[in-house]
Amino acid sequence: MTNDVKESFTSDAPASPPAPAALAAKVRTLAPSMTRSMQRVAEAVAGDPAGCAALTVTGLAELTGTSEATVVRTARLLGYPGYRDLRLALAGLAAQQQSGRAPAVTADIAVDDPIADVVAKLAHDEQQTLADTAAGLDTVQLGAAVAALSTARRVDIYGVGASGLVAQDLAQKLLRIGLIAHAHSDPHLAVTNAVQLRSGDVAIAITHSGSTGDVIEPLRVAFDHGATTVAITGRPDGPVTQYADHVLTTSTARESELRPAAMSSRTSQLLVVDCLFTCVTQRTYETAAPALAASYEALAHRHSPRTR
Amino acid sequence: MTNDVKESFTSDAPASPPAPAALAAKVRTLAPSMTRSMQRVAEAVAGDPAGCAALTVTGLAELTGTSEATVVRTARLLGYPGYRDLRLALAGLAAQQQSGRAPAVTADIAVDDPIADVVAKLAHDEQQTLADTAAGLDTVQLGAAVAALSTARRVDIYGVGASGLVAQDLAQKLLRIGLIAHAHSDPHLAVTNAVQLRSGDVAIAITHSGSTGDVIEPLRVAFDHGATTVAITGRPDGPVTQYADHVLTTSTARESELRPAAMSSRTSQLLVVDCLFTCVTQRTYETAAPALAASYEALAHRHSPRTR
DNA sequence: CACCCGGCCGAAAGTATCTTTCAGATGTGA
DNA sequence: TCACATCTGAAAGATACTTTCGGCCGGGTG
Repeated sequence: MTNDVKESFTSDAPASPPAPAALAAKVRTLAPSMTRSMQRVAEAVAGDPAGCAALTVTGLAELTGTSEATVVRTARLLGYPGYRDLRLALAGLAAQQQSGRAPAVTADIAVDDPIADVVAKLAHDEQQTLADTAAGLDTVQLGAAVAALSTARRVDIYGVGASGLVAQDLAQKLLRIGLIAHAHSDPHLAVTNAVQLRSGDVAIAITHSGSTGDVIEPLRVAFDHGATTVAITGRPDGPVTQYADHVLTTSTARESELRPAAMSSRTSQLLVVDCLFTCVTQRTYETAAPALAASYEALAHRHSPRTR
Repeated sequence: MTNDVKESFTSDAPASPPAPAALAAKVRTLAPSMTRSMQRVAEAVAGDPAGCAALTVTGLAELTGTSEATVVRTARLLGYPGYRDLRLALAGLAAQQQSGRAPAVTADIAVDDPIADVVAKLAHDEQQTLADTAAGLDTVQLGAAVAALSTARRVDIYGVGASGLVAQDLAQKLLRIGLIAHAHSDPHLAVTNAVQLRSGDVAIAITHSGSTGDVIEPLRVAFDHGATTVAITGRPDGPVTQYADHVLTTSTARESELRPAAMSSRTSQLLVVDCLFTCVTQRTYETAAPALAASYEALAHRHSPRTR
C-alpha cells in the first residue's frame, strides 16, 4: 500500500465511537473545522434530526443545496462510517426526543382533547389505578380469601351494575378451574340462593360504594348462615364490611365528568379478581390445571379454522 | 378486483403508521398470522432491536437462517414500507430502551410465587398491556368508529364468553349517555336483531381471537344490511375484519398457564371500550352530559345512607 | 496583472444494500 | 395419493450509498 492519502481515508476524523445522543453538541464543536457546505448539512441535521432521518443521501443533499458527496463527508466528520449510520443515529435521537416529552398526560380529560390525548390519558389513569390497587391490597386478607375459596364447596358472588360484570368475570374464571361459582345480579335471587349457603361456602360481594343495598343484603344472609364472606369494595369503612370476614380494598382514582368513577373502580376490581383467581389456581393447581386445559379444549372448535 | 395481485401489493398490511415504540407489542399481535420463517425474523427483531438495527437485510437473513425476501416481507407485515424503515424504527426503539428505564424484568408467574409477588406481577402485566394497547391503537380508526357511534340511531354489540362482559360494559356505558345500545351474547338473538339494522346504525363485534363464529355471523348480517360495522379484536387479520368497516386492534400479552390470554385481552378490550365511550361523550357532550348526570341521580337512592 | 497552487465541491461512475420476481419446496385437505 | 394453495429462497432488478475524479474558486507569488 502506497501513501497517496485520499479523502476516503477516515483516520483523520475524530476517532470517537458513533455518537449516540450528544449529536448537537458534536456539531457545534466541529462546526468551525467544517467547510461551508458541510456546515449547511450539519445545521440541518442538528436542527431536525427526525426530519433528516427520513431523507436519503440525495434528499438531504437537495435540501441543503449540496451534493451527496458532501453529505457523506459530513457524516464521516461527525464520526460515522457513512451516511447510513448517521441516519440510524438520527432515528435514535429522534425517538429519544420524542419519548422525552410526554407532559400533558396528567391533566384531566377535556371536552376538546384530541383523540390521541384521550387514549393516552385513559391508559395512564388506568395504569395509575392498577398501581394504587396493587400497593393498597392487603395480602393477608387476600390470602385468607384465597384459602377460603380453595376449599369452598360453593361460591356465590354478588354485584349489580358495573360491579355485576366483574362478578360475572370472577364466576366465569372460577368455573374454569372447577369451582362451583355463580354470579348473581338479581337481588331477590341472590338472597334466596344465599340462604342455601353454609359453613365452608364462600360469598363475595362486589360494590364500589360499599353501600349498595342490593349486594349487602345477600351477603348478610350468607354471613348469618355461616358462610365465609368476602367484600371487594372501595370503601373499607362502608356498611358492606359489617358482614364481611375478609375485606379487599379497591382503590379509587380521582374522577371527573368525562371519567366516571365506574371506570377506575372496574379496573381496580378486576385486578383484585384476577389476583383471587390466580392465587386460587396456584393453591389448587393439581385440579385447576387440567380443568383449565379442558375448558380451552372445549372452546377450540368454536373458532373457525382460520388460525394458522 | 382483477387478476394478478402480487405480494408487492402492500395494501393488505394493517394500514397503520410505522410504529415508533410499540414494536414488541405489534410483533406479538401479528405473530400468529406469520409464517414460520417470518416468526423467526420477528422474534429476532423483538428480542434484540439494537443488534438487529446494526444488521443489513442480508445480515438479518443469515442470522435468522432465512432469506432477504422473508426479512422484507416481515418488515412489510409490521407496517413498514420496507426493511430500511424497519431498521430506522429499530434504531429508535433501541435508543429509547437505552435511555429509558430498565427493561423491568417480568418473570412469569410461578406456582410457588408468594401472594405479594403474584399481585405485583399481575399489576405490572396489566399495566404493560394497557401501554401496548394505547400505543398500538389506530386513532384514525377510533375516530371513525366514534363518529359513527355519535350519530347512530341504534347500536348492537356482539361478544361471547369473556368478551361478552366487555360488550355489556360498553352497552351499559352507551346507554348512560343516551344512546340506544344493546349487547348480545346469544348468537341467535344477535342475528335476528342484526337484521333490523340499517344504514346509520352501528354494529360492534368484540372477539379476541377474531374468529369466533358466533360473533362474526351477526356482524356479517349487520354489514350486509348496510350498518357501519366495527371490530374490536386482537387479530387484525382474522376473519371478523372481513365485515368490519373499522378495526380496533387490542394488544396481546404473552400468556402462560397461570395467566390465560383472556386476562390481558379483557384489559385491552376494556381500554378500547373506555376510549370509545369517552370520545363519544366528548362529541355528543350537549346531550351526553345531562344524560350522565341523570343516571347518577337515578342511582343515588340505591345506596344506603353513608356510615361515618 | 497573469499565473500557479491547494483545497472545496459536485457529477457521475462504482458498489453495497434493498426490493421484486419467479420457480421450486412444503404442507394440507379431499 | 393427488391436487391445490401457500411458503420460501435464489437471483435479477432497482435504489441508495460511496468513491472517484476533474472543475472551480480563492489566495498567494513572480
